[in-house]
Amino acid sequence: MLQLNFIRDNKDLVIERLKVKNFKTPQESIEKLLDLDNLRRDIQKQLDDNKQKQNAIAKEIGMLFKQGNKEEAESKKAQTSTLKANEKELQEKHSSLETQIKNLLLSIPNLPHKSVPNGKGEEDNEVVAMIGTIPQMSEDCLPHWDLCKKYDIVDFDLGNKITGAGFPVYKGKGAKLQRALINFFLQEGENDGYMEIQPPLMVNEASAIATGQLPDKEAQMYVVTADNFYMIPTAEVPVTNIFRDTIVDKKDLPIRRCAYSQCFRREAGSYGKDVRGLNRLHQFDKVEIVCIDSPEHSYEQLEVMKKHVGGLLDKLGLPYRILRLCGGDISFTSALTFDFEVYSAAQKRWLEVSSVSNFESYQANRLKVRYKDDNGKMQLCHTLNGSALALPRVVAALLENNQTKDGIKIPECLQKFTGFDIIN
RNA sequence: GGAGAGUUGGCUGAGUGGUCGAUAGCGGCAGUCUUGAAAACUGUUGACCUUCACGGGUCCGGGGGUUCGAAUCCCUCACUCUCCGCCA
Repeated sequence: MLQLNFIRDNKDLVIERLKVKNFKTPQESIEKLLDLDNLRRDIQKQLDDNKQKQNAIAKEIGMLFKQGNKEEAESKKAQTSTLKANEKELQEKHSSLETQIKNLLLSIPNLPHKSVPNGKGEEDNEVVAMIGTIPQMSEDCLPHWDLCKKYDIVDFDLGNKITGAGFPVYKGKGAKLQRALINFFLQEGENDGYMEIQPPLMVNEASAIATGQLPDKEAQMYVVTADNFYMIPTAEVPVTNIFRDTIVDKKDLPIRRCAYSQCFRREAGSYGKDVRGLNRLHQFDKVEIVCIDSPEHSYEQLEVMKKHVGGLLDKLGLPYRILRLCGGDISFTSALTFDFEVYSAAQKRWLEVSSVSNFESYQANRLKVRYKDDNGKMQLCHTLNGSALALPRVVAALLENNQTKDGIKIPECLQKFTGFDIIN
């Protein structure tokens, strides 16, 4: 969430930026927030004064008891009764205000970076780069779901039987291809300085709140009700939460982590051809990269991460484009996001395989990840993350783009992990 | 799942109702000494809210309660450890 101090000092700027994000009620929300905060501080002052008086009396009573002056001590006790009654009332007001302020703050999204274009939805995203050449396919080329069936490498019907839609079963070379991609991505991550993490696949409520999945996206997560755990929608959640409530040493920055995990998403409200085949799943595999750094370096790190993601796609030989997301399409918690989309030649469409974001201090404020700056002052870190990469759509594009009459060619960078160079 | 014991500042570890935000040691930082370093000695060393500042307030796993006063007593939840049971 945003920092209250910052909002207080930059009211007009905040309202202006929220408009770019298409936030419905910037003016009202911010003004209400500041009003509540003023009230809260006023009450806090009263509460502190009250407490101070009580503390003073308690101390006196303690002294009197020590001196053996019991009578006077007893008589002093009466003095606190009105103070206590008063305190209770103030306390209630104060905590009610605090909850209101917190809820309001949680409902306000991150401010978009100044480079974020205006826009309503994905049609307004800005294409900043287009890399590779779009393959010319023959008329009889197959979409990946047909290829999966033809070579018996991903079985959607079997997944339906065992669990339900969106839980495919990978078989034989299909399973091996998955394993190869995971290993390739993790190896590339390590090569670029990301320490590998194997995180829990379920997290508690505190973790889900800290990275912003709660309360915003509760309906998108699978909930394990018996123990009040949440299946992770991305490794970002457990990996970023490693640093929750920590003060990191400035000389350890930047912190880089990568993790392979399976990801679980309910995708409530998704229908139609978007969900065909591997395009949208309830369970999928992904390697995630996470970076934590100081505010002055976070945008350099964003570039470093973009380069890493682009490098993966280069090596896989997939044509891709990079989008700068517009205010209307950027996620709730992000300040600046670049999406990577690969071209899937048989479907003739772009598929998102990575999203690289700088959250600035928005997540860090909830997480309380801080460092001491050169003046010894506590500062919030900036957090960043990106997919590197999400598997299913990469597989979809690889299958479609690399199909030949002899079979599906495996990119060279994967062959040492697959042990084969063609699926036939 | 059953029984018991714990959870204190960066770490170790005292404190079991009254100047306790908390003894002490380690670690960290600064200084003295030294050509420099180490050692030794001296000092310093938590976070958060509020205030221009002085100051005030909160925090001893989380939440609630008892009391004039709680790290200390009670309730509750979470976690850790030991033993038993079950089990990959």
